[in-house]
Amino acid sequence: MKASERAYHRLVSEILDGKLEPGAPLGEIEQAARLGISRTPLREALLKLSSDGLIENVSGRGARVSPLSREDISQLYETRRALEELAARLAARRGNPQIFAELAADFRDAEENLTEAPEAIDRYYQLNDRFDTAIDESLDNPYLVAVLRNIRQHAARIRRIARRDIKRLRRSASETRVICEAILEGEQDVAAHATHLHLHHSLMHVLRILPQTLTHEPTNP
Amino acid sequence: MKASERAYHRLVSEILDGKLEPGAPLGEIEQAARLGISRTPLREALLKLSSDGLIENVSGRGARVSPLSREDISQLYETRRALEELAARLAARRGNPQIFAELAADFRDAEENLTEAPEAIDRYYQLNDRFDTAIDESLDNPYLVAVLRNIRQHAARIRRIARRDIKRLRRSASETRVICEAILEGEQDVAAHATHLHLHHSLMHVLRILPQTLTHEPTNP
DNA sequence: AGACGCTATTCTGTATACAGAAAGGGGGTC
DNA sequence: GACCCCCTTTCTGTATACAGAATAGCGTCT
Repeated sequence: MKASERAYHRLVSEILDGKLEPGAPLGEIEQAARLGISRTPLREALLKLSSDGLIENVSGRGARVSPLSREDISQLYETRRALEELAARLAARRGNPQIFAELAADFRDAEENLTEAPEAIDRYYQLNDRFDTAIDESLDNPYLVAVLRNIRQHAARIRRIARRDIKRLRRSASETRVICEAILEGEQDVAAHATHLHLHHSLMHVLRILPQTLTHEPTNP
Repeated sequence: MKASERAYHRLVSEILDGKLEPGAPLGEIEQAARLGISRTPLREALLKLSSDGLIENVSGRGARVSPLSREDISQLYETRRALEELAARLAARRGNPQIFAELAADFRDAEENLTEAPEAIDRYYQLNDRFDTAIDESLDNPYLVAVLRNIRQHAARIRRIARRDIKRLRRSASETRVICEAILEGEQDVAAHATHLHLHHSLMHVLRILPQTLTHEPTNP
């Protein structure tokens, strides 16, 4: 794989799981040295991160990880809701029922048996990724998939906030199961409305527990 | 301005108005020489174009302008409809009525007086850009604005197909005026439905006249 | 003492040089 | 005559060197 791609993927994952916190500065020389590559491929990685909106270029002072305020989160969910509702609708129309039946069963299992063990929670996140992938493959629409992927990337920065709340994760599993069932039955409206509901609950939960966890309101030093 | 940005903007405009046709190959050395810059900033421009989806990287053979098939166009409009409907809804809720009143008047004028003169059509496109900008500024949602901008960029590659059809442009002006009026009245549902209608008609028109104009079904030579 | 300006340092942006990989052509073989 | 292999050539990907801009720190002037 290309060095620029390796750097990109590594930086993405470090941003998503918070190793690089919102507002953290990213000097080119410093990061190139840390990742063991030269500035040229690192700059390509930063440029892509900038296109994704994960970092921002501060005037002449390099880049930093994009801050993430309460308002950002609300706006992100607003956008995500519209896109995921359309996606659920299209999946109900075009998706493979069998795949969503399997997913529904797995979400049912998580709903009842999910534990607080970190590896169990990781498995649950992998299940969510499988669900997202199944949706994407049902869409048959590269433009929609591209914007969905971008928005979900931002959402992934948020979801680790809910990581410790096992009760919320179980309710989340239940809500997603309902979406799967609507899709496999071909019920477009039900799938869309269940998606709206799910994302609404998700947002409400995040906003409720946010004051204790979010330490990075938009910084203007 | 940076050389990489100049190259990016120049290539974007050349792709959007068809000077660089779908499928056209973009060699790094060749383009760098043509634009009078070195490969480094040109590569940055190409990377951004790739993120935008305007070009694709073919295996080891450089990049080429993304093809645009009938199916691509339908998928693009499907995505755009969802996003613009949400945008119209939010604009009706948050937008400045006076700005949309002015736009409505201008669209009314275009509806009645638009001529086939190229400069008149250019002015009409500028009016459309003003409308898009007014929507964006009403949204107060950078995530939505970012994805909207990207999708509209693709749509701009298509709209020049309708360029010669003055009757369609006048109907388009009429439909957009209705959207403006709904927004300035704060009617969210009306604004959303009018947007749906407008984009539906726009898509139908493009697909109707496409067989005569589109010469670049996805090329696999 | 505060503010302004100058200098030194650091970082970005660009060009260029080099290595490795992939594609195309030519020659040979079956 | 067609197919395959090797060689050449060209292009991509990476590193590095250099120039210009911006910032921070220090000194000086008011």
